[in-house]
Amino acid sequence: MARSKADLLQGTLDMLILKTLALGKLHGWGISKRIREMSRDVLEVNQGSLYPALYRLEDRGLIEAEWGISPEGRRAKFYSLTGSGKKALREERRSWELFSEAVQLILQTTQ
Amino acid sequence: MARSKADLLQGTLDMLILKTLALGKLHGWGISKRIREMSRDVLEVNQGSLYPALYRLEDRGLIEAEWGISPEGRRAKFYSLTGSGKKALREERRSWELFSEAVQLILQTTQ
DNA sequence: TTGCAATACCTAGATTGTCTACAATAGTAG
DNA sequence: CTACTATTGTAGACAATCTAGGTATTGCAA
Repeated sequence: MARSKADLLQGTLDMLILKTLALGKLHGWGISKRIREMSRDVLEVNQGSLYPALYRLEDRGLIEAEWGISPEGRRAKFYSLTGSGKKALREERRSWELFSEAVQLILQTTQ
Repeated sequence: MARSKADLLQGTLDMLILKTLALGKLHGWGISKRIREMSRDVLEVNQGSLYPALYRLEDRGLIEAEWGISPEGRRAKFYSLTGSGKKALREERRSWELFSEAVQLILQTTQ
């Protein structure tokens, strides 16, 4: 993942994946494409981050996987949000907003 | 550092320190107090993160230190922004804004 | 029929920043 | 003389991301 060709901020990848899956069942490759598109090419997930993150989320019971066929006709593993995944997304989002507003507060301080 | 009692997002601490110093020369302890105040108690820097970050920034030539006396009359190491520190702050800020706007874009996507 | 690009999944190991949890010193207040 | 606050500092653990590789399948162009 890149922030302007630098690195992703730790902790946001999980939330972004959860959010992407909240829009619909999707496979790994598709998630990464979707994130790139939604962010207008600003955020780029790399596979070495993506797959470990997916397993992490699956282990924590936030998403679940099943094999299927992609729109391109290839075998692909489709992930979907579980109930606790939805809850986790709400929490991570709240805490992201809290955090980024706090940063914004600091950046706007003028004296 | 805490985001809602969880962890700080990697990469923002440097920017927050630089920004704090852009408001005036300050010592480590004071920087951490200032960040807490500016963020209205949302962000909490812990010392094990703060001092290594200060040395990192000093090594990179973004800040410089000199010993002095704190308002409380104790010996303290005062840091100030260098020229390249100011430049780095502008860049980090720009890239933070790019990044957080991209995240916001994704969070706001509804289909 | 060869070669290449795109789709799709996967993993080992390095890197690095943050956290936990200490330690140490110097004043100040009680 | 004790306790507390201010202040700096360090070692080691931890965890998420990145780099850099790998495999397999499909479609298409040369």
